Amino acid sequence: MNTLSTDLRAIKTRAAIQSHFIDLLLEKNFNEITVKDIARAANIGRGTFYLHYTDKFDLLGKLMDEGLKSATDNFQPKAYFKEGKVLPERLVGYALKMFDHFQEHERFYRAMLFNEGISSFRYRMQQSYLKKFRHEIQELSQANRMSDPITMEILPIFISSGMIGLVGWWFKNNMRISKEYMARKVFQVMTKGPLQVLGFAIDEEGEDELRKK
Amino acid sequence: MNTLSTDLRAIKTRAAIQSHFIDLLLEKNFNEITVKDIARAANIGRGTFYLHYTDKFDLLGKLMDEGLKSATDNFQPKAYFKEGKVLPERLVGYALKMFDHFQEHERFYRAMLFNEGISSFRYRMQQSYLKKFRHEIQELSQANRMSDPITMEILPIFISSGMIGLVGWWFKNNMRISKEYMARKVFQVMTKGPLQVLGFAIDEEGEDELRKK
DNA sequence: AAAATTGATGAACACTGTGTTCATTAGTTA
DNA sequence: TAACTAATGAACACAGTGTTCATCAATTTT
Repeated sequence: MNTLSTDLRAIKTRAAIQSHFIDLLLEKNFNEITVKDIARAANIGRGTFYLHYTDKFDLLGKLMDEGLKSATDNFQPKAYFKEGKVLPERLVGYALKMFDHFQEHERFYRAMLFNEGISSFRYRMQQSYLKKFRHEIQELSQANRMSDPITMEILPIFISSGMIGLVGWWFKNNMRISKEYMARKVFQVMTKGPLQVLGFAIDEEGEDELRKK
Repeated sequence: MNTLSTDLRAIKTRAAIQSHFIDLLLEKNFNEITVKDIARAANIGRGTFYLHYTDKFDLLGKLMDEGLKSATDNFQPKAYFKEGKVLPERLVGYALKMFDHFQEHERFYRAMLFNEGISSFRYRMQQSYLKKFRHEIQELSQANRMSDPITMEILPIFISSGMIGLVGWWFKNNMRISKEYMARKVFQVMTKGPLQVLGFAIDEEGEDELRKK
């Protein structure tokens, strides 16, 4: 396993390995994929694989890292708030950009999100987004009256987890729903909460009683 | 692999395998756990393992199924709404019951949620909760004016994903936050949305403009 | 363009874990 | 007590792993 060789041959080999590995992930369980399979698919000798990666877990891990890095780099935090107020159009635009990204890297996300044998991608993806959102929210709320620290911890978790669930569903439905619709729903959930979006009203008396405790 | 033998010896063996397997999961990566390891930990012969499970994936899968079934069976849908209105105290109670369950089965959830090598537990857990929530919400909204079908699909996804993210965080923090606090936050997010809970206001002009499009 | 460097090849190797078989032992049920 | 059946442990063939090495071939460098 070499440390990033820039030799043309090495670059081509790594590209072939990665691309065919994703193909394999799309068609069968990661557990059932052998280094032999990968080498055969990429048209290289099995030994050559070990010149670049220590094992298939190493390959998978590096793919994940690259993919997640490219994702978070891509979403530059536009100012979607102003004087403590969320700007709906900006927030929708931000969500839209995320869906653009997912669509562009469809093969990667399908492989990573749906392969039965893949460990921890959803978790790593969530951690990656969580970090991003937490950072943004902290910056945004600096100028304003803030919520308690635990709330500041918890809410970004809800947002990042929810987004990943949503994207998974969107792919499962072959992206039939427009990105615009999805982005707008994300906005609604963020600002009103799932139950109100679903059309439920909240009993005010009950809420008052809760507050007393 | 037998079909549920009720022989005392068989029951004891299965219990030993399952319990020690969870121990192993708590201390090392699933990928690195061999059948030999499991057999040694459970004090049985390696061949005996194969009398009960076809391989370690089979064991893992069965553990997951049992655990997830016991979870959803546990949350009996109390009527946390009335005439289209959500009853806060009831909803908080429902969330509280979920946290009770997670605490009770801490070892199981820690093993399943945090083992690096475990594939798809989070996904299966989400699917399991999704099914449950979708069903409940559909029943609840039968009598009332409903949202469009896509919204009915999407929102439960947000809820189930968010809950799982939250529980993971709660465990990571060694359950330092009280279940009561967690349940109340869940209620707030459900009814107000993450951004309002965080203290952000929504710009109304921008919202109006969005609606026009 | 020639020389030096480095990647790729394929065969060979020891090793680890897998899943199965089978005769024997020992615990459980009727 | 007798009949049953789970557990044992050793043996087996097999598949995949990760490494080595001499040789060939592509690429940089001079």
